Amino acid sequence: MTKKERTKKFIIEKSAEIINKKGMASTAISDIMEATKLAKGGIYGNFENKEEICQEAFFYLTTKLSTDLDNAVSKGNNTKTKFFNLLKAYENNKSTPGGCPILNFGVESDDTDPKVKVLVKKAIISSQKRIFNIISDGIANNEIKENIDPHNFSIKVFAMIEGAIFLKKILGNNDQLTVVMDSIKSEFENYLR
Amino acid sequence: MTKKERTKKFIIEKSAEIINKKGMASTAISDIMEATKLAKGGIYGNFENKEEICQEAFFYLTTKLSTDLDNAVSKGNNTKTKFFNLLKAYENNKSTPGGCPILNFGVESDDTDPKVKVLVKKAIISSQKRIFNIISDGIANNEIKENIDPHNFSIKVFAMIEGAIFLKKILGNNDQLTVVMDSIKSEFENYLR
DNA sequence: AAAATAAAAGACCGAACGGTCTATTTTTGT
DNA sequence: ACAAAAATAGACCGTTCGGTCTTTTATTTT
Repeated sequence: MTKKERTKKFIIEKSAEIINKKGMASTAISDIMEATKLAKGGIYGNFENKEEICQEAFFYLTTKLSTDLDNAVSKGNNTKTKFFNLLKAYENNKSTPGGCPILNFGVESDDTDPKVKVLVKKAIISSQKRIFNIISDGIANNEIKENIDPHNFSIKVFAMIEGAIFLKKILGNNDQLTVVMDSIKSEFENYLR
Repeated sequence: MTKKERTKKFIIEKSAEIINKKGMASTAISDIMEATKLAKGGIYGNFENKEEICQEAFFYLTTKLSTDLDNAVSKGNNTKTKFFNLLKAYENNKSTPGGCPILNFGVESDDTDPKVKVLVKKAIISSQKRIFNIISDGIANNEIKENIDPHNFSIKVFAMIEGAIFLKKILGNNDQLTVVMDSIKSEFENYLR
């Protein structure tokens, strides 16, 4: 890894958390300078503009989150533990301080930043596919009853998770998040064979 | 209503939609000047600062939305139609262009604006209470089975609705929103007596 | 209609913004 | 160790930001 690559990565790591918390518009280059202890030249020598930093920050956050979630899933040795591990990973969320980047960047980009919006869209589809795959594998393995619709289930569960993360964010505690997660678990168990 | 009151209301009506779409930080006073065709003096003669405009815009949006939802509920003459009317009203959402203000202001205010965050928190509680009341009235009326937990149900349904509104926002169509809403309806019907 | 009052216009302000560019420092290859 | 190259510092630029203040215009009261 060249010096440039290392510095770029360092800047993104520092920026990503700030942007995920404050938002793209409210994060100033001066914030990033402060966090990285770099001057303007150091930033703009590595990135074309703020837009590029925001996009790479989002990519970094979602990649990190995806890796975490995939790891959690892969630690399960059957459908139930895979699915429950996934929920647990969402609940803990240690990979992306400031909350779910899909939600944060999604809400902000919606009417202001078409490029980021496309990235968010892809991240949503990919997140839903992760749930979908667990369920359809479970059906194939005869661990899950066939009366479940994996497509609809993955949409529904993803909506619940995002909603619950939002509630945790604003209400400042895990109470309602736990209620939602328990409810997902409970419904899932109805489909266990 | 005095001139001042009328102008204030006019400014808020125009601002609210812009802020709900673009966000508080990204909405400039110049945007509001353009939308209202007023000069700076006209804006700052009616509001102390931009912060006040944002707060009143949020209040205006949530009040409008609440009124719409309450009206929809009150048009139902039993628990099922009340609840389904509420879902339908969320689905249509003609009162707040730019999406759900709770979600939009909530995500933005979380790490940047404690005052607005408090307003969002109250709006969430109030929205959940609306669902809670329909269900507990339904139990009292013997329309709903007692094995439902109205508290947990209202949390879960609210999370699903917010998640679904977010999906509609980003994906640009109603497909997944419909999936989620249908799923809520289907679960509700299990509790019907 | 005139006088008093209220409201809006718009020039103006300092601060902060994103971004550029040259001088300087640091790193790299020999 | 030294020369070449790469990377960073930070002064600087034009623009836009939120907000103020005096002048002008509307409105209301008498």
